[in-house]
Amino acid sequence: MKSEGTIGMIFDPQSTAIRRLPGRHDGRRPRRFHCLYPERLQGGCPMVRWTADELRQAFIDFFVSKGHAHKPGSSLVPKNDPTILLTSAGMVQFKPYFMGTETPDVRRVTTYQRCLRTGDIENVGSTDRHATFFEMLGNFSFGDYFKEEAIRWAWEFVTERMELPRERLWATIYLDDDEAFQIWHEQIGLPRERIVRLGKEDNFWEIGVGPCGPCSEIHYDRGPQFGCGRDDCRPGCDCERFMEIWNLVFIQFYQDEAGQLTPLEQKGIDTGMGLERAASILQGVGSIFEVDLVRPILDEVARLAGTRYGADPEKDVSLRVITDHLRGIVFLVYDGVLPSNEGRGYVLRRLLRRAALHGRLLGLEEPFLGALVGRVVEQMKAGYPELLAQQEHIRQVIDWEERRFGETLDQGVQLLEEALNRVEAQGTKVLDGEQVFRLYDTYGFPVELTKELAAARGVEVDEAGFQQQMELQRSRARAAREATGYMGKPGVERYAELAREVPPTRFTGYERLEEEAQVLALLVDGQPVVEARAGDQVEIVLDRTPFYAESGGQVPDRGTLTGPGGQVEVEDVQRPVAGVVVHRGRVRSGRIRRDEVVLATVDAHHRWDTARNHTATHLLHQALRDALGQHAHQAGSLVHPEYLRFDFTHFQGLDRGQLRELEEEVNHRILQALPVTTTEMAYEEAIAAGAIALFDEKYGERVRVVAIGEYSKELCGGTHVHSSAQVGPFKIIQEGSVAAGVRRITALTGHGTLKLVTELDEGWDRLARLLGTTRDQVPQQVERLAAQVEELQGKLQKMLDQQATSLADQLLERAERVNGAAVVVASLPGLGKEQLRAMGDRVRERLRSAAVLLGTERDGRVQLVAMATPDLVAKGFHAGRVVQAAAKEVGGGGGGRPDMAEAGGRQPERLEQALAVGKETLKAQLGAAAGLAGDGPTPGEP
RNA sequence: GGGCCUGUAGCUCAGUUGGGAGAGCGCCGCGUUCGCAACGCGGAGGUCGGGGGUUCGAAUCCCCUCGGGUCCA
Repeated sequence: MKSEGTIGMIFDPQSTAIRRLPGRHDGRRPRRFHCLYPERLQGGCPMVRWTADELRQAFIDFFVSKGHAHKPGSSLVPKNDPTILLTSAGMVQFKPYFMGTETPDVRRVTTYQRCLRTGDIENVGSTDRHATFFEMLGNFSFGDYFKEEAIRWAWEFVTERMELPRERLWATIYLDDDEAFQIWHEQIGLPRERIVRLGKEDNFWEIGVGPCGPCSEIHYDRGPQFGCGRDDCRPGCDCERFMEIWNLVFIQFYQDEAGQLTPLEQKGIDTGMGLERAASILQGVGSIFEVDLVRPILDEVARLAGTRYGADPEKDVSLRVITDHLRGIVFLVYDGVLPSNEGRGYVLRRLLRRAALHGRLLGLEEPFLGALVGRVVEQMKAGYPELLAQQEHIRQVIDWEERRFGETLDQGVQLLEEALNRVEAQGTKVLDGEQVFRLYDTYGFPVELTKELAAARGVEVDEAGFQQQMELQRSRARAAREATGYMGKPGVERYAELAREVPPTRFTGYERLEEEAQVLALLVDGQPVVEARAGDQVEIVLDRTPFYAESGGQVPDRGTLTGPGGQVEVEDVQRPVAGVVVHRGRVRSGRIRRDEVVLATVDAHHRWDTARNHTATHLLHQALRDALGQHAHQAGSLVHPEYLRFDFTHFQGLDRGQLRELEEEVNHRILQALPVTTTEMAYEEAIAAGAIALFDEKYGERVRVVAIGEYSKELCGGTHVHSSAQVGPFKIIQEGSVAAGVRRITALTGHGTLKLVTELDEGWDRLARLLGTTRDQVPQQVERLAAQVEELQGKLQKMLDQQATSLADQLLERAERVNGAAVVVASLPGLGKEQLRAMGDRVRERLRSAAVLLGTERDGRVQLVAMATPDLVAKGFHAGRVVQAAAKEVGGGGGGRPDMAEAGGRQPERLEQALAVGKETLKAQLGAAAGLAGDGPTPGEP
C-alpha cells in the first residue's frame, strides 16, 4: 500500500472514460438494501443497517471504549509537510509521531479522516469501490499496543458491532509475517485457507527512508456473482468479488537509505477502514456510490441531467465520476485549496474539469457543479458541521472555475473548427496527432471532445500520432525529473536527533524579554561544536528562551545572547521540529561555549512593533468578517515589525469606501483601549466560546486564546500588546489580489503609521514650495497650471505647424525635376525622426508625383527618411534603396517599404555626402523609369 | 521539476523578411431630440507586462524575469 497521492492523468484518451468492467448493471440485481445473505433471510436480515453517519460514530465510540482519544481529522492540505501533496490516509497528520520527530501527548488515538487520492482516478466510475474522495476510519498506536490488539479489535468491531458474517471475511498478510498469521489463525480462529499471503506491493507499507512495516487487510467476500469466475479468485484479485474494507499497518521497522530494515523500539499501529466501502456492505448496496451518504448526491446529479441512475450504463459512469469528484472538490475548497495550475490547486482544477466534462457527456451544457454544493454539504454536515459556514464560499469558487473551463472549451472548439476546416480543404479526412496533442497540451481541450466533434464532421483522429506525442512529453518530464534527483532532507533529521538529545526548550517570551539560559547545543555549519568564535555563523539551542520562533506568520524575534566570554547577534529563530528552538546568528565578539550560561535579550523595539501589528491583524480579521461575511476568512498572514499583511478569501476588490470603513472600525477598537488577554483552555472549549480557528493550523489539546476585549477571540500562539490602545494609529496602505478569490491588505500601525504621516507631511510641504503656494491651495494651483500647459501646448503646436508649412514651401521651391517627377533632397538639422517623417509627408502630400529624401543630425547621430508618391512606387521606385545607399556613407544601414523608408548612421559630418549619394540613387531610379513619368511637379492646393 | 501557448487603450482584440501603435465597444464634449435610445462630429485615454541584448531603428528577433492559460511529472 502506498500512502502518497499522485496526480494521475485525468483525461486519459485511451480509457475514454466509458470503459467498464464486466458484470455490472445486468439490470436484474436489486439495488436497494437487499440482503446479501439469503441463508439468513428467514427472520429478516440480522446484519445491522447503520447509516454511514452511524457507522462513523460507532467506530469512534468503539475505539474510545478501548482507551483511545478521539482527535479531529486533519485538513486535506497537510501542514508543515511539503513532501506530501494531499492527505491520503488517516495517518498523515501523525507522521511525525511515527517518524519520531515529535512526541504525541497521548498514545492511542482514533479519527475519521477525509482523504483524497488520485492514484486510482482511472478506475473511478467504472468500479463499485474506487473513489478519489473518501473517509477513512482509523485507530492508531504510537508505541503502545501492537499487532495482537489491532487485529483482535478490528475483528471484534467487524463481527460483533457491524455483525458481518464471519464466513464472508478473509484476511491478507505479508508474505513472511508469521506472527500475523498466527494471530489470525490461532487466536481469531480464521481458517488457514481464508488467510492470503501477498507481496510487497499489496501488504507492505513504506515511504522510502523512515518507519515501515507489513500490513494485514480484511476483505469481504461479496459473493461469486460479483467475481471474475476464476477458480483462484481470492483477495488480491482485480475483480469486484472481494472488497478490501480495512487495512492494518504494523509499523515495526526503520528503513534506511540502503533499504536495510532495523526493528523499531517503539512499534506503532496505523489502520484505516474505508467508510463508504464498509457502509456499502452494511447497507447491502452494490457500490460505494449507493450508500446513504453518497446516493442522494448521485440522484441530484441525475435529476439535473434529466436521467435516472441505472437507466444507462454509460451515463452511470458519468454520474458516479461527477458524484465522486464533487465530494473531493467541495472538501478541497473547504480546506483552503483554490484552483491553480500547479500542486494541490491543479488537482482541484482537474477534478473539477473532469466532472464538468462528464456533465457535458450527460448533456449538461451550463455550469452545474456549483448548484450541487448544497446537496454535498447537506450529506456531509453530520461529520463536518463547519461545512455549512463555508458553503457559499465553496459554491462561488466552483462556479468561477467552471465558467473558466467553459472559456477554455470555447477557445478549443474554435481552434478545432479551424483545424477541421484545414483538414477538409486538404480532403484528407484525418486530423493528425500533433494537432490533437497541441489542442490538449497547450489549450487543455479534452481529447474526447476532439474526437466527438471531429466525428460529427466525418473526420477521423490519428490516435497513434497523439499517443506518440504524449509519450514524448512523458519521457521528457521523466528525464528532467531524474536529472534533478530527489531532495534529501538531512536538515530536519539532524534537528530531530537534537530533539532526542536535549530537553524541550521552554519558551518564556510571553512574560519576559530577558532570561538567563544555558547553552545546550552549539552548531557551526550544522556540526556540533564546543566553542564558536567571533565571525562564526552559529545555531544555538538553549534550555529556555524569551525568543519567539517564527510561527503563525509572525516573524522571529531578534536580539543578543551575552555570555561570559562573548556575544551573539541573533538574526533568526526557528523551531524546525517540535520542542527545539534554534537561535541563528553570528558571534559578534569574543567566543561562546557550550554549557555556559548566557543572558538572552530580545530586541524590545522589534518585539513591540511586531506585537502591535499582530494585535492589529486580529482586529482587522474581525472587522473584515463583520463587514464582508463569514466567508472572508484568513488565507495567510505576515506579521512584521514594519507592517502587516493579511490575505483573506473574498471575490471582489474592496472599494475606497469599504477600506475607509474598515480602517475606521479598527481604529475605533484601538481607541477603546480594549484589554488584550490570553487564556489557555481545551480546544473544544475554545471553539465553543466562539474563538476563530484556522483550519490549516494544527492545535494541540490545550490551546491559547487571544481575546481583545469582547471584540475578537482567536486561537493564536503569537505575541501581543496588553491593550488595543498600544497598537497606535492603524492605516491601510494597499489592497489587491494575490490569487483567484484571495485579496491582500497591507497595513501599518504605531511607528509605521507615524512615519508615513511624516512622509506625507513633508511631501505636501515640498509640493507647496515647488508650486509657490500654500498647502491648501495646491489642488487649485495644479489645476491652473494644467490648464495653462494645455493652452500653451495648443499655441506651440500651431506655431510649429506654421513653421513646418513654410519650411515645406521652401523645400517645394527648391525641388528639382527629373523625368517629370519632383525631387526634394534636403538636410534639416535639429529635427527629430518623427518630425522628419511629418515633413516628408507634408511635401509628398502637395505633389502629385515626387520622391523625397530628408536628412537630419541630432545627438551625434544621423537620421534619413525617403518617401515616394504611389505613382512612382507603381513604376518600381523603392525608397529603401535610396536610404540604404545614403546610410552607407554615414556608417549605418536602413530599409523600409517602397513608399517610405528610414535609415540611420553614426557619422554626422558625412551627412552632406550621404544626401548627395542618396540623390544620385534616387535620380537613377527615376531615370530608369524615364518616359513613364507624369506631368511634373504640381504644387497642391493648401 | 520539464514543455507549449499567452501578456498591445477601461474591455475584446488586430498589428504580415524589424521601418509611421490601430479597430470595435466603452468613456468625455458638442450637435440632432421635448427627453431617451439611436445617429453625426470632435476628443481624452498606451512604460506595447518588466529588464537586458542585437540593430541606424524593436510591439515585432534573442536572453532573463513577472503574471495568466494548459499539459506532463
